[in-house]
Amino acid sequence: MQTSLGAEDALADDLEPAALRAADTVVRELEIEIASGRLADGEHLPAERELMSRFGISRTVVREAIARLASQGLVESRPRFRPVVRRPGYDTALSAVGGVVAHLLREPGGVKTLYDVRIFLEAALVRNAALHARKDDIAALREAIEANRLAIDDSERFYATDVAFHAVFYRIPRNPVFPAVHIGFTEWLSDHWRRMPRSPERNRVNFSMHKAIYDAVVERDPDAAEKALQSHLHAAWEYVRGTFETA
Amino acid sequence: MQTSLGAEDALADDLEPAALRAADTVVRELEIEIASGRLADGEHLPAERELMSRFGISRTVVREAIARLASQGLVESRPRFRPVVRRPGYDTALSAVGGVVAHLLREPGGVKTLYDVRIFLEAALVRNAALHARKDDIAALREAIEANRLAIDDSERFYATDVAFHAVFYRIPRNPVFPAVHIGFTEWLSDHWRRMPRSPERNRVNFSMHKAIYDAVVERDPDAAEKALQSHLHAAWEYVRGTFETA
DNA sequence: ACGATTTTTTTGGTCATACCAAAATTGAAA
DNA sequence: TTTCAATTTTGGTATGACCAAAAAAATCGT
Repeated sequence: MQTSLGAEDALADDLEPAALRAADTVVRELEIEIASGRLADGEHLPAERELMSRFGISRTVVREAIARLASQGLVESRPRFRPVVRRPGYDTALSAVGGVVAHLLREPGGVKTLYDVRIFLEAALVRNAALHARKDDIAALREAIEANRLAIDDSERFYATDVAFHAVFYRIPRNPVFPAVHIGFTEWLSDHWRRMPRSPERNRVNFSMHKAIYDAVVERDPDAAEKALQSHLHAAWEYVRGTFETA
Repeated sequence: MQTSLGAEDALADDLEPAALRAADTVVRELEIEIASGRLADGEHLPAERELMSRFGISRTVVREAIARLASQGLVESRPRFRPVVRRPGYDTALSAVGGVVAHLLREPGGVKTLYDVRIFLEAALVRNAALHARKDDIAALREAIEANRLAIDDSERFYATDVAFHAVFYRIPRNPVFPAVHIGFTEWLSDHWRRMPRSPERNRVNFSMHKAIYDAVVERDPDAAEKALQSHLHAAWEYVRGTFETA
């Protein structure tokens, strides 16, 4: 039932069928300038008062436009500073969902849901590694696991090398999406990880599991690698669950 | 009142890295009300003028807060309408990245990068299906592929049933993240898909590949299923690439 | 001259007020 | 009860102003 509008068109410009805010124009324009590189990465956005004169709009609209660009990760806007232009990467895409994910994790079963996705993905990644890892990939794995071994007595450092070891698998497909996803996983789940009590004994267990995964990859055995990865992550989950789980 | 802060403000903030906008308070408050359900899903947000009196802030700040909630998917804000509260799901999380992804896809190799991720994930999904699909999962697959077969002569309907067939695999792990990801893939890549010329002959080829995947799953052969899926998606890629690719 | 310090200008953050047009609501008419 | 026009809300935008912090310019001490 479309309203029988009609008359009353003395006003000028409303040719678009869709409703649009004035800020849309500015956003699109600036998007283009950023994508084309006329506004280079790292450079900062023109002053609000300049933009309002350039586009012939009020500061209200300028600020809304900037806010939208910020929400899309195209500019980085710290409170009192000039917004900085940021050409988006797959990592910024992930950080854009950070807020929503934080909410989802608070819901019952949210953490487990996300963790299951991690297990699923990482299982596929280690399988992929066992099948397609190149010599330099294997070398990176060896370095990572060696660093992990050397950090067994330093739980803080062990955590870092642990993350780094897993990160190698995300890099092997050489697709920028995977490392970004890994960053997301570690950020979103870091709260749960950090609350887990750590100890050299525990580290030793985890290291041996890493070693098992590594060995399987070296031997080009995808099934063994996948199995090792799954039992590793499942065991870790049971450990944290038994440690401090409440709900 | 903005006013210069009195001396009694000593208890205030900024021992932390600090820098907070006035909108932050409102955002956090409303986030809580939405998460707790006091602002139910589907309901619409209080009027801006009411929020400004409730929080004692200007409309400027209220609008910015709402804009932020909208960018996080917690409210849905169409141009001239009252913002509608939306309890976030894994699908809203994905739609939040839509904007950034759109930019990334425009960059050279962007589509291929995302498509490779899809192949990788979906290969793992069909493998998972072959290993763990339950009877009802198999039934769902059979229905989906049958619908696909019946639509061979109707390219429009074939596309829909094609998507639906693939969607089944994303549901089998029974983890809400995967269906959301699938929606993301189909949305982001739909442009490329729609430009691909379709024909009953082409549909027949695709159907046979679907059938091959289905058969492998039924026979509980993960390797065959994965192989079939990969060759299916790779073939599809080559087809679109050979059809209209330029850069 | 030059780096450090103080002063000035710029700029983002917020507030207040006002107006318009479209949406939502109300109420009268059929 | 339904329909549709009149009225009230409400979101979108514009102005103009002020503050405090950042950035830039000017000044100073050695």
